[in-house]
Amino acid sequence: MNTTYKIIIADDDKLVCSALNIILSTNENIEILATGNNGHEAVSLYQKHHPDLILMDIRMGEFTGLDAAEEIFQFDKNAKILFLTTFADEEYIARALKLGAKGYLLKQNFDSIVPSINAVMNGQRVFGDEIINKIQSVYHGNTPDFSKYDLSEREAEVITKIADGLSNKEIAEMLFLSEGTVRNYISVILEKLNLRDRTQIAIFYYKNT
Amino acid sequence: MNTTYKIIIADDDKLVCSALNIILSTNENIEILATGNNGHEAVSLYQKHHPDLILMDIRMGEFTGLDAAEEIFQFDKNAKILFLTTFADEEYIARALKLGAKGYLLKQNFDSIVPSINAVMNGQRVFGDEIINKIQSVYHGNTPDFSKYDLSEREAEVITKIADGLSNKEIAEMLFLSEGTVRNYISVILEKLNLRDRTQIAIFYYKNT
DNA sequence: AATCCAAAATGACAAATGTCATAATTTTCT
DNA sequence: AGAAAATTATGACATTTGTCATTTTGGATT
Repeated sequence: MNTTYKIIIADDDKLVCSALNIILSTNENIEILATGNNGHEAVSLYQKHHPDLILMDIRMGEFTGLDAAEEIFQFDKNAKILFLTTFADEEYIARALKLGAKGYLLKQNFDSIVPSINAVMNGQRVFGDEIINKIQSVYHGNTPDFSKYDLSEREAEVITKIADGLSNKEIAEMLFLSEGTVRNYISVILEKLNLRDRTQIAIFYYKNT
Repeated sequence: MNTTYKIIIADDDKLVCSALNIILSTNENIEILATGNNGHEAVSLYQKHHPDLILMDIRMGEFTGLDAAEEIFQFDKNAKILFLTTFADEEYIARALKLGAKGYLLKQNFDSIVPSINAVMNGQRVFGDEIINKIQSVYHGNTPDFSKYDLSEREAEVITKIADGLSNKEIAEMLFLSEGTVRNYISVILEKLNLRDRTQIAIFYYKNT
């Protein structure tokens, strides 16, 4: 229950480093093993100490936190890496997620750092609102909004079926239409969406969904 | 620093309810105001108590946790809602994210619940690995992992082109192959992936990317 | 009932797609 | 070197897909 988490801090701003040091040290279940000021230091400190978690700035000169993360994951694919950043940069998020980062926090809110560390140490991943909102915009639900394309109910249905990978014959059977009618619908859909063939319809569907 | 978080629990499994009750009650900075066993109760309890956070099962009969969340957000758009679930269901995640849920936890790991609550109360959003992995695949899906399908380099390229909506002729031009060769590749791909036509290949691509 | 309208159907056609057998060429492995 | 595997190519063929002009049908409207 009362485990102490051993962590490393890496940030090129020494002020931030010491601030973090102070804040986190007051917490009895966190022990700071070391602090580094650039990506290379982060990697070597990680190798030396094998901390439970590393709290790392994304922007640190040439060799960024992401580069460091990549190296760290190479010898410890279960590393727990939490990124700190001053603003939510879309490219960074994508890469951080792909690398397997455990979270992405904004430095602004120092209060959230300790709880986030605890959550991560308990197997969760932690992200701020801004990040989730960005993800959300890409990861739409399954109710695509095709309203702007002025599609009829039927046409929308046909699009769905195409996106399910069905042939015209199958679509016809499912919707109780003749195959010819389905073909006609598809012609209209292609016209309206300015596409060329059913495959592009499917692609359109998945890109807008 | 030592604020008490007032929370409500909603789960149709009473066993889970009492288990959560016990676990969370041992934690001094969490106070459980009430527990409900279905979506409707969740909504009315929320209205009555205005908790700091509500911990809610997704699956609860007819009126699901998601439906409840929707209603709660209607009168408190800053509600902090944490979903509990026994498995990661893709549809649910999408909708939960869209609604503005603060997190999505698997019941399996009880240990992670308290830290997650704390993180959420400090402005973060919390998700388990499984969820992030799913989001990840949709978010900027760059490097699809088709390794398990034993596809050649060329075949993978052709798949990419199909997923870009190109015709066989166009693919042939881009890859400096004859159209017939492209057709052959597609035949092989269809065989290997156990699919029927190019549209299904595109769909496959987007679902696995 | 007469009219109108949208949804559904037909048929004829061209083009694209996928299958298959076969083969030449190159690369890789032993 | 020789065998095996991967790469590319052809052509013949059946099927599917998409286009288009023209009905048919079934409900609303008046």
